[in-house]
Amino acid sequence: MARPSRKDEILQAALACFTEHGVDVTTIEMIRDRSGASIGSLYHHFGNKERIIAALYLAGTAQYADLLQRGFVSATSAEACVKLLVTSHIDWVVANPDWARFILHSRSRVEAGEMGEALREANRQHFAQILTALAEYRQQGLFKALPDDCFASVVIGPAHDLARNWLAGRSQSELGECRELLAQIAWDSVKSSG
Amino acid sequence: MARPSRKDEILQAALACFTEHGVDVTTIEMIRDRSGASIGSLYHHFGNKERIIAALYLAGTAQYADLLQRGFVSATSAEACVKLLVTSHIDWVVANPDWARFILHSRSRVEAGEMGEALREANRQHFAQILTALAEYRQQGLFKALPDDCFASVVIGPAHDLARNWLAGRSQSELGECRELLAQIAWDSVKSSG
DNA sequence: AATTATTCTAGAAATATATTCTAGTCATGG
DNA sequence: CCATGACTAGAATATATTTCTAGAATAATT
Repeated sequence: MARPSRKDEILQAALACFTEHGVDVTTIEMIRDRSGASIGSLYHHFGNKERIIAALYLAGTAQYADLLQRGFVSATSAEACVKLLVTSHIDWVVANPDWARFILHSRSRVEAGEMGEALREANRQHFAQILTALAEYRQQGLFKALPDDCFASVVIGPAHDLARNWLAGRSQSELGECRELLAQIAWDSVKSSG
Repeated sequence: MARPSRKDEILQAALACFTEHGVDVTTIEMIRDRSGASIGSLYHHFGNKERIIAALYLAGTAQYADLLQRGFVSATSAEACVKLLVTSHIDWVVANPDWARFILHSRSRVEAGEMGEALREANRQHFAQILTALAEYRQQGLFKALPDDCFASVVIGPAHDLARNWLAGRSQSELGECRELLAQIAWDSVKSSG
């Protein structure tokens, strides 16, 4: 296993700082300390603080999108696809809680910054991929008639919300234990009633 | 109508700056300019930037909690209560988009800051109020058996998610037009199936 | 009304943070 | 062994936040 590059060390240190102190409170100096890099090195690799945040954000969402994409390969029914959307999300959050917390809390910041357009583009693609995977089943009338946006929010909204609460330590329930339950509810909410 | 206090002028100016430039980019100087206050005045009233943000945040959530509370008075069925949770949220967001955008994007910041405990306490109370309003119907077995956290997320999660997207300009659908639809789905998701 | 206390406003000064800049070191290919 | 480009270093600079001292306005007290 190759020793992690300085660039990765910086990203890891940044995530640790963000988790421990929050993104706002974390200073470049703290990331420098923790990573062992110098100011110069830090700015060489990333240019500014914003871009450290964006890099960490985009790497995380890319990994999640990948997980989902691989899942779709073996999901061969409308029900399986809808449930996959929920369970993949929960699985990724449970497996990467710090990273997930950071991402859930930094979307607006990245979106407002210079990498905002890159993020929106990645989102559009991700969204389109999902719609494509479901298009066939939709034509067969297996889903309720809902606007695209509503469909997406109904499926993933509860998992998002519970994940947020769980990550913030506000939740009594164990997120992982609600996996099947939320997946079932999502499916019931969007499946055609006929 | 009394002229707004300097404190309110500062809060309004802050919200305008946050909306226009984002919370991070907004500097004390910008708020000072826009409100017409001086540095000294600003720090006299709020102590630091963090507390301006927290004050704006808590005022917003308090107003929303109030709206909901008043709604509960005339909601006399399980269905009406559940739907009220969804519609109140959407109504408030549609009526106060800038404020809502700010709140949806600043929760983690406030939570991580010095007013974090105050926020968590307000949340706990809000949550408890809702559970109290629904307790009677639960005992009657009108709801599916779900952990409290899941119940809350299933009801409000989709509305949250769609509101986020709508506020970010990502949504094709008009949020207000999804009001009844989402309320109905929420009710269908948690009502006892028997 | 005069006096005192309190709240509020002001802006300069001090501190903290982010970013730029110049000068290197180190590895690699010719 | 030199040249090149990727990388590191930290001092210097630019920005932003916060503190501090002092004065103005308002309210309370005699």
